[in-house]
Amino acid sequence: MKNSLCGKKTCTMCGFENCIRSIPLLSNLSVEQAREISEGVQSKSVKRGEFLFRQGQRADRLYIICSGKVKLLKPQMDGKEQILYILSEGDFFGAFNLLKEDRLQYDAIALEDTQVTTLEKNEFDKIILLDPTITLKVFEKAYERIKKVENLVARLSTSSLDAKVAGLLLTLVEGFGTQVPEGILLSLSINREEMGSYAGIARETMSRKLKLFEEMGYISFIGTKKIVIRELKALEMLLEDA
Amino acid sequence: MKNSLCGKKTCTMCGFENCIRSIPLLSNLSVEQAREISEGVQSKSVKRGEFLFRQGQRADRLYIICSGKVKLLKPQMDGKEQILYILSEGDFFGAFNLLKEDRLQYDAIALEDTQVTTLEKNEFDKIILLDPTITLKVFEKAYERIKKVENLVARLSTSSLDAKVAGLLLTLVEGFGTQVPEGILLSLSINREEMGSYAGIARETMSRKLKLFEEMGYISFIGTKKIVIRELKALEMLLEDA
DNA sequence: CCTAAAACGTGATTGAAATCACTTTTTTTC
DNA sequence: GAAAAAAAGTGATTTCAATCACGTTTTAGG
Repeated sequence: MKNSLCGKKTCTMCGFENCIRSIPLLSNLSVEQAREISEGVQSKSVKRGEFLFRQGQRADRLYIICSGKVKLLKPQMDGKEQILYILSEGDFFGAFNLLKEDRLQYDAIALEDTQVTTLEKNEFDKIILLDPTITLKVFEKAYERIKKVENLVARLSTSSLDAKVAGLLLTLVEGFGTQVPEGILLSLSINREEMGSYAGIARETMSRKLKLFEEMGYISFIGTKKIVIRELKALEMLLEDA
Repeated sequence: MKNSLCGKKTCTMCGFENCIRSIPLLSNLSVEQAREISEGVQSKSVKRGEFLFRQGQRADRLYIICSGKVKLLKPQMDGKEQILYILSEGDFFGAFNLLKEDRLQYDAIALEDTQVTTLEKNEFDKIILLDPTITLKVFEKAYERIKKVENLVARLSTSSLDAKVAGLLLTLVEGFGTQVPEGILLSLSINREEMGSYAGIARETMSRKLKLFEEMGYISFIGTKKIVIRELKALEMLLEDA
């Protein structure tokens, strides 16, 4: 029941400066500056499973997640998908493509009912000039992305199935995890198929390996969508040694 | 027999401003500014196979390649390596870690005899303030990196062997390729093992698939280290459809 | 130029995860 | 709350690339 970053009460179209300034990326804008760009700002709701955009579309807006989660993925030739990133509240995407005037490189699909604020390219260009801290924030996000995707490469390229699944679980902590007395609770909004797709393995293999991890006492299940990581150290070990 | 970017004749230690200003990244510096940072500048030669740095080391310098090639890789648990990037003349690395005061995330090994100019962190911090175009160049490099590594993910995650090898060849064009009448000539300074490691497959599999591509007429060999891509379109097709 | 070492090619074999096929469970929706 | 649809679990089977093993070629170095 947490509040949306874009201030639900007054904001259906996100046209008020007190609204967009509550978004971390835009928090340094003055009231004037915020008003200046307010015309290019839109708020959009998407239901679980819906596309925000598709690969190949023109990159003409910046997307900022106010609530919910979004996966960015590349469709594969064989009809499967490779998830590249899972993004949460406060994350933004589309910016890098905007700056390079490129086409969008992936599909964006909501994992939950999601609220996004979008900003038109020309307004984005404006505020980047107005507020130098935004460039910095975009740069930091770029660095974060590089680390995430390099991490993904490590996961995909290891030959050890244990390491793939352990690595996935650890990756999911950031994004789905909360500390609980028993360890770390993952409240997932992705299914086994998607977990497999993020780790580069088949759904069935994911199921089986998770079950083994449970038998080892590393994790435990609450239903299927909640996983408690009980032995974080054990999982981290699986990443280091064969 | 091309000239080094850092101006061989006058430069053994790269301490002269006419030298470092010939490096694209630093080309916008004034003579004064260049002189200011000259103390933090060093030139270094590494032979093929030698390490420039190792994963886990403190990130305290920026590396700019003047001539030669460098691979950045992550050692895997099973003793193998996963190549993340192959960088050439004009590319720089270590900068992102510098800015985030991080540890270096990979090993850097010279693929050929390589000349690098390095810049100490504190001098780098100085010039980033002096010359705003440098920030921009670093940002562009970051974007380039993201694209490269996302591309790598696509290669690793496809189930099609054809697509992996075709994708690798296309990736190698940028970096090793030159246009010739018959198509694109790749003059490789990596061996089959490394090609495999970059594509996420075994050496033997790489050999066999390249041979098949030759039989198909897509490529032809001149010795083992030179490959002519004759049917670029055919390779591109392999990436798109199963 | 010769020798040793590294890189490469290639057939045979193996193995681990993908796939298939089906049941059970969970979730959605009407 | 029942029916339908989606997701998940699980055993059996297949498949395709990894591995093994070894001969050959190329490269490096004294």
